[in-house]
Amino acid sequence: MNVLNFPAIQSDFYLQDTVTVAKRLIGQVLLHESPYGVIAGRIVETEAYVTGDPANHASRGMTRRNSAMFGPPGRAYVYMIHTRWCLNAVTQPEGVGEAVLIRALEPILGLDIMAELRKKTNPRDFCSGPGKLTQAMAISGEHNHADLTSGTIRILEFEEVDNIIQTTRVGIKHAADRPLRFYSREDAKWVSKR
DNA sequence: AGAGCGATGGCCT
DNA sequence: GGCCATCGCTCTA
Repeated sequence: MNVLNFPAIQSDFYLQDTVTVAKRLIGQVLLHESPYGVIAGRIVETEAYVTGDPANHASRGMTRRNSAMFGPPGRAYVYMIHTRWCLNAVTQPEGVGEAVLIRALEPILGLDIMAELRKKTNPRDFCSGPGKLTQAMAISGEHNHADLTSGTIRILEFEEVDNIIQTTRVGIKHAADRPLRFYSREDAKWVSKR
C-alpha cells in the first residue's frame, strides 16, 4: 500500500461537531511531503477544543496567535508552547474558533527521518506527544494556516477505529474535568502518558 | 510513577 | 515587565 495514493479528508468532514471530528480523526493518517522526505503517522490520540470551553485558546476572542482557529475548516492551527510546536486541525465554519489537537501518532513512514529529527532511537519516543510529533514530522510555525485537505501536509482517509477511550485532557488548568480527550485502546502504546 | 525545571513567545498591564 | 501556557526531559526511587 502506498499512503500517497490515499485521498485527503475534505473540508465537509471538519464541519461535523468538533467532538465527532476528534473521534473520527483517530485512525486517519497525517502525511508530510517534507524537504527531508515523506513522513507519515497514524493518528492515535486527539483532544477537542470547543466553544464555551475556558481551555480553548479561542475562548477569549481572536488574537493574532489564534486567528487560524477562526479561519476555514481543514486548516492547520500551529502554535508554540514551552519551546515546542503543537498542531491542531481547525473545525467548524469560518468565524467559529474550534479545533482538534493532534496529540500522538503511530509512526508509519519515514522512521529514519523521525529518528534524526527527534534524536531518539526508540520509535515510541518519536510521536508520543503533541510537541514530539511536530518535531518528528518537521511541522512548525511556518505551517500555521496550512490547508490540510490538499498540499504538502495532509490528513488522509485511512481507517475507522471502534475502540476509542474518552478521558480528560492533558496539561490544562481550566475545564480540566471535561472528557474531551480521545485515544485508540489498541494503540495505547503510542499515546502520550502525561 | 512522580517531581522538578528549562525555555520561548504571546498577550495583558 | 511580568505572567503563563494544549510540553519534554532528566533525575530520583
